[in-house]
Amino acid sequence: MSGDERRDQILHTAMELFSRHGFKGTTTKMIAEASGVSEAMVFRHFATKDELYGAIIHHQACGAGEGEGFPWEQCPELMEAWKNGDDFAFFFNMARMAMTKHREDIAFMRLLMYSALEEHELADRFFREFVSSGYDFIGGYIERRQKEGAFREVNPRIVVRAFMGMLIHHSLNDILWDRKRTLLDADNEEVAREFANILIDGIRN
Amino acid sequence: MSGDERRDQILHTAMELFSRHGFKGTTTKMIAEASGVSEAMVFRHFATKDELYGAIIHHQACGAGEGEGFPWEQCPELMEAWKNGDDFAFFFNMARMAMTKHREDIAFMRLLMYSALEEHELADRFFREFVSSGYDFIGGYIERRQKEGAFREVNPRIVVRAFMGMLIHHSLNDILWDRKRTLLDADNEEVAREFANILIDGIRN
DNA sequence: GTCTATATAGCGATAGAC
DNA sequence: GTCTATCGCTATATAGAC
Repeated sequence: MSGDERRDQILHTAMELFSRHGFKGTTTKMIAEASGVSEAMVFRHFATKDELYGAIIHHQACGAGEGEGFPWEQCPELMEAWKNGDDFAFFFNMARMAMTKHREDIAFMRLLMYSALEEHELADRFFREFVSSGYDFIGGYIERRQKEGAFREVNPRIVVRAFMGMLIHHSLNDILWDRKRTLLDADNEEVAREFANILIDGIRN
Repeated sequence: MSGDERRDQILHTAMELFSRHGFKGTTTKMIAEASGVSEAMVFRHFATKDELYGAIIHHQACGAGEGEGFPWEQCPELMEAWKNGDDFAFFFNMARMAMTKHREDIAFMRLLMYSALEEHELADRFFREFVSSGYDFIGGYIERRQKEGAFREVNPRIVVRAFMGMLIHHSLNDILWDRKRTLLDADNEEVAREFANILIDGIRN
């Protein structure tokens, strides 16, 4: 296997392990074994364990896989709804997209949670850059609709926090707290629909 | 210092450290130093590091400090609102109480997040017992008000998830992701009020 | 590019004196 | 109840052969 391939493989394997056991909880021996190489090989590609961790977060946060732009910009229904001021379509598709994305990226979400707790600088950066853009996008839509008289007067940022809260909390329940779905066992489609309904009726004029 | 006092002191010190660095990230040496005793003393009071961790979660989850019952049962305004079917007072006080509680227990919340990621059994238990009761309490109220015709037909559990999401996500932002409050810098009183408003209008008949 | 073998440090936990 | 000293182990990281 070539150097770059091996590097990628180790990176991917390590991400899976870091997301399961955290930084301290993952040993270089585990990474080596799961990658099917010796520890020496791991340290050949990444000088230190810290460098490996940083490379993973950088790789995920700074745009591998995704292509370009934010996920919501790549969802045609969503952008269409945004243009037309179709409130239900906007919030519903936003919710559905978030849930789908979260479910696909469980490992990365776990890793981000760990990073946040460990106060890793790059995790901070991810939240600032990515989440902040989400706030701007949704917040901007709400502000516009307020000016158009569709929504009542209320701090748009609080509304965004409420909506993001529903989405992220719901995903965290799936991933962390309620994996068996004892608290709530409902179709994501239905949940997304109701979240959208609650938010829209909650701020409608 | 007496045995029990020392035990309590170590317990408290360890909780602070576990909440900062996670289980693996906290060494018995750190705990001993921060407690002002030798490592041997730590192991005199707690046979293993695991036992210490378990004791902390048990201590917090199973009702030390709090007195008896769930926090919401000890908030008179809240129980009053529950009785009278005063929707705003109910959800507003619930939100305010949760935010206050979370802000007082940052260390414990961090520890719970770590436990959830590390899939510690006692963390699981906390979420099941405590959070589950919260779902029942809020969900029961919503169901009752639906029967009374105040709220529209919608799965109460989804509504609870939406509301809990707002509250917990907001607190997690304060604790983990947005400590500088760059995304949203608003008074908790105002946030609680708006969360309550959004939810009530969102499910009103 | 890959390995075995090893250096070095720090971990959880114990023994035994006071 | 508290300490110092230490054990056995495992962690990260390196050296050097192939």
